Amino acid sequence: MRTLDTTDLRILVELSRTPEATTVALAHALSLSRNTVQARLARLTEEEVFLPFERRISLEALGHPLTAFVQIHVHQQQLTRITEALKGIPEVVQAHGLTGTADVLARVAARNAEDLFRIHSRILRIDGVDRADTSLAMAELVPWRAVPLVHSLLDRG
Amino acid sequence: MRTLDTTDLRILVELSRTPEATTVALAHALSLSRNTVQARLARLTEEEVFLPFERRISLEALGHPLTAFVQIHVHQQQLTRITEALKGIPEVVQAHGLTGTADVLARVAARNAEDLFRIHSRILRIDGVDRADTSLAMAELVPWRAVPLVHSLLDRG
DNA sequence: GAACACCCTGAGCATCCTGCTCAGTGGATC
DNA sequence: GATCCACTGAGCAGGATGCTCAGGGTGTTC
Repeated sequence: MRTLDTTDLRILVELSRTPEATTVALAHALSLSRNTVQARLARLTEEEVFLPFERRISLEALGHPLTAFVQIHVHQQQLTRITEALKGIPEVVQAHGLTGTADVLARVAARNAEDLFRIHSRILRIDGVDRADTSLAMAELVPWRAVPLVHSLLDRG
Repeated sequence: MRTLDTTDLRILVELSRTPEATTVALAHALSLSRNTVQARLARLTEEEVFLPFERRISLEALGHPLTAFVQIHVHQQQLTRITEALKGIPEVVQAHGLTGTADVLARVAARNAEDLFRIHSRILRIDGVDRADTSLAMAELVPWRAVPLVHSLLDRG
């Protein structure tokens, strides 16, 4: 995978500032020609630097304001099947396989406390799941961000 | 906050399928008039149903392919200051205040193992942090998704 | 029933953006 | 010098955008 250069990073920052910006606006903001920006955007898209649009959908707007993290202990031999079962639960928004004490960390979106309990139970009932510990997110202390990382890259080189 | 109706949800699904779709294309795909789609998109934007573009930047493309979850135990009275300190670390991509055993769950993006160790140490050095347990994400078993949730809402009503 | 609010539709129009091509320039590499 | 690569400026046809307007459906309220 190619390492993004300064121009790429500046495009990402500018896009984060004004996501709806047109190619012309971007070119103007970065003092580049429209041609260049167009080529860069095409390449960034080609290289899948942009994640799916899905990530921009607000779960809160979907009526699921609660976020919870479920630490799941499983029989590791059955991980593949368990993963499929997790995918069958629409409220499971993301799941990672982890090192350490827990095997799987699932991120869950729920309507309310009862809803969360229902989802928790559903995860527990998956065959091969030993235990599941749910932690409710009370606050998003640091909202998702990537721009600071981009800036730290810009500062270095 | 308004509850999204069927048309809104269908727009979200279609946008997830083809994020680069123009208003005209969307209108055609959903058998709606361009006027309607334009009004809906404006309203969805106004209501902040769309999260910041930042969420679509691939951390892997930024040269940080490693994801880790750091469970942080803190002196709760100093949570505000600790939050600010976390914000000062660009590799901390997101952080939540949790119920349960740990106080804070931070999501970290790292270049490699040594980089992760460095970030872990930096978190540990924050004043008021008791301990920090890092779990490395070995696999994204369920990649981030919202569409299944949207579909479950569409199926209900 | 009448008035009202709300949403969708189709049309129109000026302006702007897009995707594409081409020729020219400058830097870096060998 | 020759080659490669990226950026630039220009041009052009086609299409999209933002906006407005009039009209029609539907549901609500009094």
